[in-house]
Amino acid sequence: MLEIARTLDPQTSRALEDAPTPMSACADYDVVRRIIAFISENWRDQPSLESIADHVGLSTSHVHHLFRRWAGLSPKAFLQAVTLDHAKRLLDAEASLLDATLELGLSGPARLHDLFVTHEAMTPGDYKAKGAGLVLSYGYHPSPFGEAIVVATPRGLAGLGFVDDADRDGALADMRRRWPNADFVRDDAATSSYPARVFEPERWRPDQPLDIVLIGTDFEVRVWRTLLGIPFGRATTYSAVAEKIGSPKAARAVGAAVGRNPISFVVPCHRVVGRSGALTGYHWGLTRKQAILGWEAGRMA
DNA sequence: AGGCAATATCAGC
DNA sequence: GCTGATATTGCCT
Repeated sequence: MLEIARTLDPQTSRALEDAPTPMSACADYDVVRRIIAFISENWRDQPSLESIADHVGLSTSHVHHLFRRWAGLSPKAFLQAVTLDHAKRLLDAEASLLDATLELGLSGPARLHDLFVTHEAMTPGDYKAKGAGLVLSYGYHPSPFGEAIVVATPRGLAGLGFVDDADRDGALADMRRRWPNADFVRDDAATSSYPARVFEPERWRPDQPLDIVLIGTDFEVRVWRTLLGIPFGRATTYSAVAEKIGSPKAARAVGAAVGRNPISFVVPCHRVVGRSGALTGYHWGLTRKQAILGWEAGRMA
Protein backbone atom coordinates (compact mmCIF):
# COMPACT_ATOMS: atom_id res chain seq x y z
CA MET A 1 0.00 0.00 0.00
CA LEU A 2 1.26 3.48 0.50
CA GLU A 3 3.64 3.63 -2.34
CA ILE A 4 4.41 6.97 -3.78
CA ALA A 5 5.41 7.03 -7.37
CA ARG A 6 9.11 6.94 -6.97
CA THR A 7 10.18 9.38 -9.57
CA LEU A 8 10.17 12.50 -7.48
CA ASP A 9 12.19 15.45 -8.20
CA PRO A 10 13.91 16.79 -5.15
CA GLN A 11 14.74 20.18 -6.51
CA THR A 12 11.15 21.29 -6.48
CA SER A 13 11.01 21.00 -2.76
CA ARG A 14 12.52 24.32 -1.97
CA ALA A 15 10.55 27.05 -0.35
CA LEU A 16 8.76 29.81 -2.15
CA GLU A 17 8.77 33.31 -0.97
CA ASP A 18 5.54 34.53 0.50
CA ALA A 19 3.10 36.11 -1.84
CA PRO A 20 1.21 38.85 -0.03
CA THR A 21 -2.13 38.46 -1.72
CA PRO A 22 -5.80 37.66 -1.42
CA MET A 23 -6.05 34.19 -2.88
CA SER A 24 -5.06 32.74 0.44
CA ALA A 25 -4.44 29.32 -0.97
CA CYS A 26 -1.35 30.66 -2.61
CA ALA A 27 0.45 31.39 0.60
CA ASP A 28 -0.50 27.95 1.83
CA TYR A 29 1.15 26.30 -1.08
CA ASP A 30 4.58 27.06 0.24
CA VAL A 31 3.97 24.89 3.26
CA VAL A 32 1.90 22.38 1.37
CA ARG A 33 4.59 21.70 -1.13
CA ARG A 34 7.14 21.19 1.58
CA ILE A 35 4.83 18.73 3.23
CA ILE A 36 4.28 16.86 0.00
CA ALA A 37 7.97 16.84 -0.76
CA PHE A 38 8.80 15.60 2.70
CA ILE A 39 6.27 12.81 2.55
CA SER A 40 7.46 11.82 -0.87
CA GLU A 41 11.04 11.56 0.19
CA ASN A 42 10.28 9.66 3.35
CA TRP A 43 7.31 7.53 2.44
CA ARG A 44 9.33 4.45 3.23
CA ASP A 45 9.11 5.16 6.92
CA GLN A 46 5.50 6.27 6.87
CA PRO A 47 6.04 9.58 8.58
CA SER A 48 3.54 10.37 11.32
CA LEU A 49 1.64 13.60 11.29
CA GLU A 50 3.84 14.63 14.15
CA SER A 51 7.10 14.19 12.31
CA ILE A 52 5.69 16.02 9.33
CA ALA A 53 4.63 18.92 11.49
CA ASP A 54 8.03 18.89 13.05
CA HIS A 55 9.73 19.11 9.75
CA VAL A 56 7.87 22.19 8.61
CA GLY A 57 7.99 23.76 12.04
CA LEU A 58 4.28 23.88 12.80
CA SER A 59 1.95 22.18 15.24
CA THR A 60 0.21 18.99 14.20
CA SER A 61 -3.19 20.56 14.29
CA HIS A 62 -2.06 23.52 12.29
CA VAL A 63 -0.64 21.24 9.64
CA HIS A 64 -3.79 19.21 9.56
CA HIS A 65 -6.07 22.21 9.19
CA LEU A 66 -3.91 23.99 6.73
CA PHE A 67 -3.71 20.93 4.61
CA ARG A 68 -7.41 20.29 4.73
CA ARG A 69 -8.18 23.83 3.78
CA TRP A 70 -5.87 23.63 0.82
CA ALA A 71 -6.47 20.13 -0.49
CA GLY A 72 -9.86 19.27 0.97
CA LEU A 73 -8.17 16.12 2.23
CA SER A 74 -6.24 15.12 5.30
CA PRO A 75 -2.54 14.59 4.73
CA LYS A 76 -3.03 10.88 5.03
CA ALA A 77 -5.92 10.75 2.60
CA PHE A 78 -3.99 12.97 0.27
CA LEU A 79 -1.12 10.59 0.40
CA GLN A 80 -3.32 7.73 -0.59
CA ALA A 81 -4.76 9.77 -3.41
CA VAL A 82 -1.35 10.13 -4.93
CA THR A 83 -0.14 6.59 -4.57
CA LEU A 84 0.67 4.37 -7.46
CA ASP A 85 -2.27 2.28 -6.49
CA HIS A 86 -4.62 5.13 -6.94
CA ALA A 87 -3.17 6.18 -10.25
CA LYS A 88 -3.62 2.63 -11.44
CA ARG A 89 -7.22 2.61 -10.43
CA LEU A 90 -7.82 5.81 -12.32
CA LEU A 91 -6.35 4.11 -15.31
CA ASP A 92 -8.41 0.98 -14.98
CA ALA A 93 -11.54 3.03 -15.04
CA GLU A 94 -10.22 4.86 -18.02
CA ALA A 95 -11.69 2.67 -20.74
CA SER A 96 -13.30 4.92 -23.29
CA LEU A 97 -12.90 8.00 -21.24
CA LEU A 98 -11.30 10.05 -23.92
CA ASP A 99 -13.85 9.18 -26.55
CA ALA A 100 -16.90 10.10 -24.58
CA THR A 101 -15.87 13.58 -23.64
CA LEU A 102 -14.01 14.62 -26.69
CA GLU A 103 -16.62 14.04 -29.32
CA LEU A 104 -18.81 16.59 -27.67
CA GLY A 105 -16.20 19.22 -28.12
CA LEU A 106 -15.74 18.49 -31.75
CA SER A 107 -19.34 18.82 -32.76
CA GLY A 108 -20.01 22.04 -30.94
CA PRO A 109 -17.58 24.73 -29.92
CA ALA A 110 -18.61 24.84 -26.32
CA ARG A 111 -18.02 22.08 -23.87
CA LEU A 112 -14.55 20.70 -23.68
CA HIS A 113 -12.98 20.16 -20.35
CA ASP A 114 -14.59 20.60 -16.98
CA LEU A 115 -13.38 24.14 -17.07
CA PHE A 116 -15.39 24.93 -20.19
CA VAL A 117 -12.93 26.14 -22.68
CA THR A 118 -13.16 27.40 -26.19
CA HIS A 119 -9.92 26.93 -27.92
CA GLU A 120 -8.52 28.42 -31.01
CA ALA A 121 -5.41 27.12 -32.62
CA MET A 122 -2.91 29.34 -34.27
CA THR A 123 -1.95 27.32 -37.27
CA PRO A 124 1.10 25.84 -38.99
CA GLY A 125 2.78 29.02 -40.06
CA ASP A 126 3.13 30.12 -36.49
CA TYR A 127 5.38 27.28 -35.70
CA LYS A 128 7.95 28.66 -38.06
CA ALA A 129 7.20 32.21 -37.06
CA LYS A 130 7.89 31.32 -33.44
CA GLY A 131 5.40 33.92 -32.42
CA ALA A 132 6.61 36.69 -34.70
CA GLY A 133 4.13 39.51 -34.84
CA LEU A 134 2.37 38.40 -31.70
CA VAL A 135 2.05 40.72 -28.76
CA LEU A 136 1.87 38.76 -25.56
CA SER A 137 0.94 40.37 -22.28
CA TYR A 138 2.20 38.71 -19.19
CA GLY A 139 1.83 39.13 -15.46
CA TYR A 140 2.43 37.39 -12.16
CA HIS A 141 -0.39 36.33 -9.90
CA PRO A 142 -0.92 34.09 -6.89
CA SER A 143 -2.39 30.66 -7.39
CA PRO A 144 -3.04 27.60 -5.24
CA PHE A 145 0.15 26.09 -6.62
CA GLY A 146 2.47 28.97 -6.05
CA GLU A 147 2.90 32.17 -7.95
CA ALA A 148 1.79 31.83 -11.55
CA ILE A 149 2.94 33.56 -14.68
CA VAL A 150 0.05 34.29 -17.00
CA VAL A 151 0.52 35.00 -20.70
CA ALA A 152 -2.36 36.29 -22.78
CA THR A 153 -3.23 37.58 -26.20
CA PRO A 154 -6.30 39.71 -26.84
CA ARG A 155 -7.97 36.54 -28.06
CA GLY A 156 -7.41 34.62 -24.88
CA LEU A 157 -5.08 32.81 -22.58
CA ALA A 158 -1.93 31.54 -24.27
CA GLY A 159 0.36 30.53 -21.45
CA LEU A 160 0.28 29.61 -17.80
CA GLY A 161 3.28 28.56 -15.78
CA PHE A 162 4.61 28.63 -12.26
CA VAL A 163 7.34 30.57 -10.55
CA ASP A 164 9.74 28.55 -8.45
CA ASP A 165 12.21 29.88 -5.94
CA ALA A 166 10.83 33.35 -6.54
CA ASP A 167 12.56 33.25 -9.89
CA ARG A 168 10.23 35.31 -12.04
CA ASP A 169 12.84 35.83 -14.69
CA GLY A 170 13.26 32.12 -15.03
CA ALA A 171 9.54 31.62 -15.46
CA LEU A 172 9.41 34.36 -18.04
CA ALA A 173 12.40 32.96 -19.88
CA ASP A 174 10.62 29.63 -20.02
CA MET A 175 7.69 31.31 -21.75
CA ARG A 176 9.88 33.34 -24.09
CA ARG A 177 11.62 30.19 -25.20
CA ARG A 178 8.33 28.92 -26.52
CA TRP A 179 7.72 31.91 -28.79
CA PRO A 180 11.11 33.58 -29.18
CA ASN A 181 9.96 36.15 -31.71
CA ALA A 182 6.89 37.40 -29.91
CA ASP A 183 6.77 40.72 -28.11
CA PHE A 184 6.37 40.23 -24.40
CA VAL A 185 4.83 43.11 -22.54
CA ARG A 186 4.46 43.19 -18.80
CA ASP A 187 0.84 44.01 -18.11
CA ASP A 188 -0.56 42.60 -14.91
CA ALA A 189 -3.88 44.29 -15.48
CA ALA A 190 -4.38 42.41 -18.73
CA THR A 191 -3.80 39.06 -17.09
CA SER A 192 -5.18 39.56 -13.61
CA SER A 193 -8.63 38.17 -14.29
CA TYR A 194 -7.41 34.75 -15.32
CA PRO A 195 -6.23 33.12 -12.11
CA ALA A 196 -9.57 33.31 -10.35
CA ARG A 197 -11.40 32.04 -13.40
CA VAL A 198 -9.00 29.18 -13.77
CA PHE A 199 -8.34 28.10 -10.22
CA GLU A 200 -11.76 28.49 -8.62
CA PRO A 201 -13.91 25.59 -9.76
CA GLU A 202 -17.08 27.25 -8.54
CA ARG A 203 -16.58 29.82 -11.26
CA TRP A 204 -16.48 27.33 -14.07
CA ARG A 205 -19.63 28.12 -15.99
CA PRO A 206 -20.64 26.73 -19.35
CA ASP A 207 -22.10 30.05 -20.37
CA GLN A 208 -18.85 31.84 -19.71
CA PRO A 209 -16.22 29.64 -21.30
CA LEU A 210 -12.61 30.51 -20.99
CA ASP A 211 -10.92 31.45 -24.23
CA ILE A 212 -7.57 29.90 -24.80
CA VAL A 213 -5.20 30.11 -27.72
CA LEU A 214 -3.09 27.13 -28.64
CA ILE A 215 0.12 28.06 -30.38
CA GLY A 216 2.22 25.12 -31.50
CA THR A 217 2.90 22.61 -34.24
CA ASP A 218 0.04 20.69 -35.70
CA PHE A 219 0.98 17.61 -33.76
CA GLU A 220 1.29 19.49 -30.51
CA VAL A 221 -2.05 21.13 -30.92
CA ARG A 222 -3.67 17.79 -31.59
CA VAL A 223 -2.18 16.40 -28.42
CA TRP A 224 -3.15 19.39 -26.33
CA ARG A 225 -6.70 19.32 -27.59
CA THR A 226 -6.93 15.71 -26.64
CA LEU A 227 -5.80 16.53 -23.14
CA LEU A 228 -8.73 18.88 -22.79
CA GLY A 229 -10.97 15.85 -22.96
CA ILE A 230 -9.63 14.22 -19.83
CA PRO A 231 -12.10 14.88 -17.05
CA PHE A 232 -11.27 16.49 -13.75
CA GLY A 233 -9.78 14.11 -11.23
CA ARG A 234 -9.08 11.43 -13.79
CA ALA A 235 -6.00 10.32 -15.65
CA THR A 236 -4.82 8.66 -18.85
CA THR A 237 -1.59 7.39 -20.29
CA TYR A 238 0.68 8.65 -23.00
CA SER A 239 -0.14 5.67 -25.15
CA ALA A 240 -3.87 6.22 -24.83
CA VAL A 241 -3.42 9.75 -26.07
CA ALA A 242 -1.30 8.47 -28.92
CA GLU A 243 -4.06 6.10 -29.93
CA LYS A 244 -6.63 8.81 -29.68
CA ILE A 245 -4.86 11.06 -32.14
CA GLY A 246 -4.42 8.18 -34.55
CA SER A 247 -0.72 7.45 -34.09
CA PRO A 248 -0.85 4.49 -31.75
CA LYS A 249 2.90 4.07 -31.71
CA ALA A 250 3.77 7.65 -30.99
CA ALA A 251 3.57 7.46 -27.22
CA ARG A 252 7.03 8.88 -26.89
CA ALA A 253 6.43 11.80 -29.15
CA VAL A 254 3.22 12.42 -27.28
CA GLY A 255 5.20 12.60 -24.08
CA ALA A 256 7.44 15.21 -25.59
CA ALA A 257 4.49 17.23 -26.85
CA VAL A 258 2.70 17.00 -23.54
CA GLY A 259 5.83 18.34 -21.94
CA ARG A 260 5.68 21.39 -24.16
CA ASN A 261 2.15 22.31 -23.15
CA PRO A 262 2.21 26.05 -22.54
CA ILE A 263 -1.01 26.40 -20.57
CA SER A 264 -0.40 24.38 -17.48
CA PHE A 265 -3.42 23.28 -15.47
CA VAL A 266 -5.93 24.54 -18.03
CA VAL A 267 -4.64 22.06 -20.55
CA PRO A 268 -4.41 19.27 -18.02
CA CYS A 269 -1.09 17.72 -18.81
CA HIS A 270 -0.88 16.68 -15.17
CA ARG A 271 -3.52 14.06 -15.93
CA VAL A 272 -1.23 12.04 -18.12
CA VAL A 273 0.82 9.36 -16.42
CA GLY A 274 2.86 6.34 -17.45
CA ARG A 275 1.26 3.04 -18.23
CA SER A 276 2.41 1.68 -14.91
CA GLY A 277 0.74 4.48 -13.03
CA ALA A 278 4.04 6.19 -12.27
CA LEU A 279 3.85 9.92 -12.62
CA THR A 280 6.85 10.12 -14.97
CA GLY A 281 7.44 13.80 -15.58
CA TYR A 282 6.13 17.32 -15.22
CA HIS A 283 7.51 20.48 -16.66
CA TRP A 284 6.93 22.41 -13.46
CA GLY A 285 8.21 19.70 -11.13
CA LEU A 286 6.80 16.37 -10.08
CA THR A 287 5.94 17.64 -6.64
CA ARG A 288 3.62 20.11 -8.27
CA LYS A 289 2.06 17.38 -10.41
CA GLN A 290 1.33 15.46 -7.24
CA ALA A 291 -0.06 18.55 -5.66
CA ILE A 292 -2.43 19.26 -8.51
CA LEU A 293 -3.59 15.67 -8.76
CA GLY A 294 -4.18 15.57 -5.02
CA TRP A 295 -5.93 18.91 -5.06
CA GLU A 296 -8.29 17.59 -7.70
CA ALA A 297 -8.86 14.41 -5.74
CA GLY A 298 -9.88 16.57 -2.80
CA ARG A 299 -12.48 18.31 -4.91
CA MET A 300 -14.18 15.29 -6.35
CA ALA A 301 -17.76 14.55 -5.49
C1' DA B 1 20.44 13.33 -37.46
C1' DG B 2 19.19 13.71 -32.65
C1' DG B 3 16.56 13.24 -28.84
C1' DC B 4 12.78 11.88 -25.99
C1' DA B 5 7.57 13.39 -19.73
C1' DA B 6 7.72 5.57 -23.32
C1' DT B 7 7.47 0.86 -22.88
C1' DA B 8 8.83 -4.06 -22.93
C1' DT B 9 11.80 -7.19 -20.87
C1' DC B 10 14.84 -9.36 -17.65
C1' DA B 11 17.90 -10.32 -13.70
C1' DG B 12 18.05 -10.08 -8.92
C1' DC B 13 15.76 -9.95 -4.71
C1' DG C 1 5.68 -10.98 -7.20
C1' DC C 2 8.11 -6.72 -7.03
C1' DT C 3 11.92 -3.43 -8.23
C1' DG C 4 15.40 -1.13 -10.75
C1' DA C 5 18.33 -1.32 -14.77
C1' DT C 6 18.87 -1.85 -19.74
C1' DA C 7 17.41 -2.53 -24.51
C1' DT C 8 14.40 -1.48 -28.03
C1' DT C 9 11.38 1.56 -29.99
C1' DG C 10 8.76 5.05 -33.39
C1' DC C 11 8.17 9.41 -34.40
C1' DC C 12 8.69 14.30 -33.87
C1' DT C 13 11.70 18.54 -34.65
